[in-house]
Amino acid sequence: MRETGCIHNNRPGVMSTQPRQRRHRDESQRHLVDATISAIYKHGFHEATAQRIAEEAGLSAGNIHYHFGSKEELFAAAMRQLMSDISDTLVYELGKADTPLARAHAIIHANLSEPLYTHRNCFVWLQFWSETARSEELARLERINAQRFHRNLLDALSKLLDRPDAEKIVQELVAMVDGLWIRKAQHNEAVTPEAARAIVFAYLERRLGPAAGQGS
Amino acid sequence: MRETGCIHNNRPGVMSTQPRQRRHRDESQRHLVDATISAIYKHGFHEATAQRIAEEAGLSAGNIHYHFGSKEELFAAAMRQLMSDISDTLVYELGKADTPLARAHAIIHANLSEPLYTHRNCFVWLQFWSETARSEELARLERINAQRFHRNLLDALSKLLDRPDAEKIVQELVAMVDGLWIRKAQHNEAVTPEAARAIVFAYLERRLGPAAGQGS
Amino acid sequence: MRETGCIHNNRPGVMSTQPRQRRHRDESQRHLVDATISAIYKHGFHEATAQRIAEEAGLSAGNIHYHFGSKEELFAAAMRQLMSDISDTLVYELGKADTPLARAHAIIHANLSEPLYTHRNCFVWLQFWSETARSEELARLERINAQRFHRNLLDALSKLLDRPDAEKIVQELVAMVDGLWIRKAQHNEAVTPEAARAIVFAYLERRLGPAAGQGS
Amino acid sequence: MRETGCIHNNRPGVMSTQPRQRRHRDESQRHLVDATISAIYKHGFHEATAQRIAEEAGLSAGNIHYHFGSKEELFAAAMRQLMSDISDTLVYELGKADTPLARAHAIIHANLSEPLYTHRNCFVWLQFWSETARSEELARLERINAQRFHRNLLDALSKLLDRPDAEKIVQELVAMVDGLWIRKAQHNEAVTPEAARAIVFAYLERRLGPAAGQGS
DNA sequence: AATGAATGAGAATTCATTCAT
DNA sequence: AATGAATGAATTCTCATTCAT
Repeated sequence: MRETGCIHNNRPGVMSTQPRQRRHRDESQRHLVDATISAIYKHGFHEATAQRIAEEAGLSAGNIHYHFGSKEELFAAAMRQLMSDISDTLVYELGKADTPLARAHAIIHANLSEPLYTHRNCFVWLQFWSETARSEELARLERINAQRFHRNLLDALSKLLDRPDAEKIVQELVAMVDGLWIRKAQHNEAVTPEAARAIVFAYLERRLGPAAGQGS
Repeated sequence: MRETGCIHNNRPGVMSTQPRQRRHRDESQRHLVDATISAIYKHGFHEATAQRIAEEAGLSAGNIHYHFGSKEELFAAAMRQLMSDISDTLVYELGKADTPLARAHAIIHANLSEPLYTHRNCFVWLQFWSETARSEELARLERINAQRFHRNLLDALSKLLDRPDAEKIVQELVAMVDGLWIRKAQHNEAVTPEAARAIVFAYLERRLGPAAGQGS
Repeated sequence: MRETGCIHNNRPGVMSTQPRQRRHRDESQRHLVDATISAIYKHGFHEATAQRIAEEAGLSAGNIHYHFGSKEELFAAAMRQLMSDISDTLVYELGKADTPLARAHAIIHANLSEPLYTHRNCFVWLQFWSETARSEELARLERINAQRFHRNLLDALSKLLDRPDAEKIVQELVAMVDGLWIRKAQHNEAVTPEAARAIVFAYLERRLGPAAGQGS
Repeated sequence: MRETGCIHNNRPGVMSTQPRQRRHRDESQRHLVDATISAIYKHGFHEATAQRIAEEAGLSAGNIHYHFGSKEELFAAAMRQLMSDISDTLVYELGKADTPLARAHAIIHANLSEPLYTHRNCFVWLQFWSETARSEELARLERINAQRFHRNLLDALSKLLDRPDAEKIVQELVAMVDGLWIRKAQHNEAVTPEAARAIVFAYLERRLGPAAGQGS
């Protein structure tokens, strides 16, 4: 069926001497992915048409299919980009944390501070959330992301509490953070990153207080 | 332009003496609204086409415009329907509660029990959430619903705590409930109504514990 | 996926009192089928775009998908139409023939006289021939048509000759008729119906001569 | 406009002293022509896209325009290639024939034996047949080929019969051979080269028998 | 009140072609 | 000589909407 020119972006690890065209290709692909996120933010998922995305990227619509094979693939690439951003931020924040509690704090902090906890990011993520019903690939990515968040928190908290308690707290925290992302997506001005963090941290302290107190 | 057909459903208070056609009309409209929710649940918001909705309702596509003027209006009617369901359930649950704490419990219980806390309901609601960006009317309805939830909880809790504390707890609760709705929408089997309520009630007790304990 | 309005033309046998809309539908469908054949004749198979076909039919392009679900289905319907024309002509000609030889003559005559043996018909048929490679459905129809032609001729000739001889003659006749259709499709003026029939009849007489002579 | 690259393949008579690049060029062109035929055989005329042809040739799509100026020109080159194959085979077979009858046999034999009478060849040729409607150049080539076949046969047979008879027989033979090519293209397994030749030779003998007998 | 044939704007996608490298 | 990124026109198809019946 489809046999377009370039589809896979099999970029090698380091290639300083890569030819000019290769650089062009990677740049265009990155532009398209960024433009996709912008277009979703500006217009919502379904108004983010190929035309608009391409325009936003300063390219013509044909490139979407040249580089990604289909619009669907481009959306998946955009979601992966967001996940990669989340991951980078998380790794950075975790790098500064050296105790289990600090790690739990870091994870929550990363998810409720800029650059992740912005209207743009929460809004676009909500759009993807609602599209996981249609796209198995998007659903798969969402699951990966959710599991990573869950596992990271659990790793940290299970050093402070016994497993069932930790599990329970994690569920509460995840629910709160998800809820705060939705709220940000919907009513940006209603909740600042500081307020969001204050809510969750206050909760966490109260929640850990007695339990953690016993642990110390 | 032309303004044939019925568009506003100005149903009169008294229903018994309405003519035959009026009954037909109301019935078709209800069918269409129900069919809209079903179609969104089956196919997602954007795959819920006029054709499919009409088919689900056992009518033809033309009726949507005859009865609602536009697909957009029908979606708004469907969202109002969901809100009305929520309201009915809430009123019923609140009717059984006679203390502030019981009222807070009732509100949360209503939002995290059947018939509201079902996959269908949470899923459809998530779809609407993501569409508020496109439609000012849907956004308005969402705001009304959010405010009602917030106000109800605040009314109850402000009888138990001072205002700033109550405000804070309400925000935490709202975030948790929203997060649990999303989770239900996304991974139905991952959270039962009982588990969801357990999470929030445990949190609420712990949160109120010292404060409420002092109050009692 | 697809769930367009009307797709099957389940017209009942006789329905004199059919509603106006039903008549409209059938008429539009017939127009579209005719327009398809015209467009193929005018522009060739692949230049017969939905746009052009609809224009030829005096309708808008959306109707193709409303009535037939896809362009591919419309093409199949057009091929069935051609086959039905062939069948009608054949039945009519066979109705006048009462001996096996007359039946054989009738079959060939039908295939090499107007209205079947026209530039338009041969040309369009050649277009379909070359498309059977792409479309399993068109291939199926072509097979049905080829088999019908083969069987009819064989039925007639096997009354005059023993089976192997009849089989052989039929193959020769089929090859000649197909070849004459191609020639007509390609160089209309190079061969008149009369000339085509003369070629095949002369061949048939010479071929049957001795064998049939023995039979008489 | 611009007229870069090589478009005409004005290959000189002497080849031995051509520079390296010239050899590269000729090789690429031959690859492309072969790839075109392969692609048509694999996918049909209209699915034989520039992309696919280039891929089949182990080159990139740009080369088609560099070497041939347009896809249309490449198709014409491919058709010329097929005609050249036919011509080569015919010349070879005619070289072994020394009587008029032998020459007639040789012509038919060449057209109904490998390597010409293969599924691939007949199929691709049918594809070109159906495209002559669109392309004046392809039509011109087809005419040349048809006339050559006709003339060759007529030259041979007019030595055995008077002109009108010869003319008639040639038309019958051409029709049969064309018909047998179509049959091969459509239902490869339905007719072997031997069977095809048997049909036409049996016909020719019977046809020439009395006439040739009278003539001798 | 309801139907369903028809429309037309806009969606994704395909593909020959161009051209800088 | 060859590449492959980019283009833009054309194509099929979708769908809310209109409107005669």
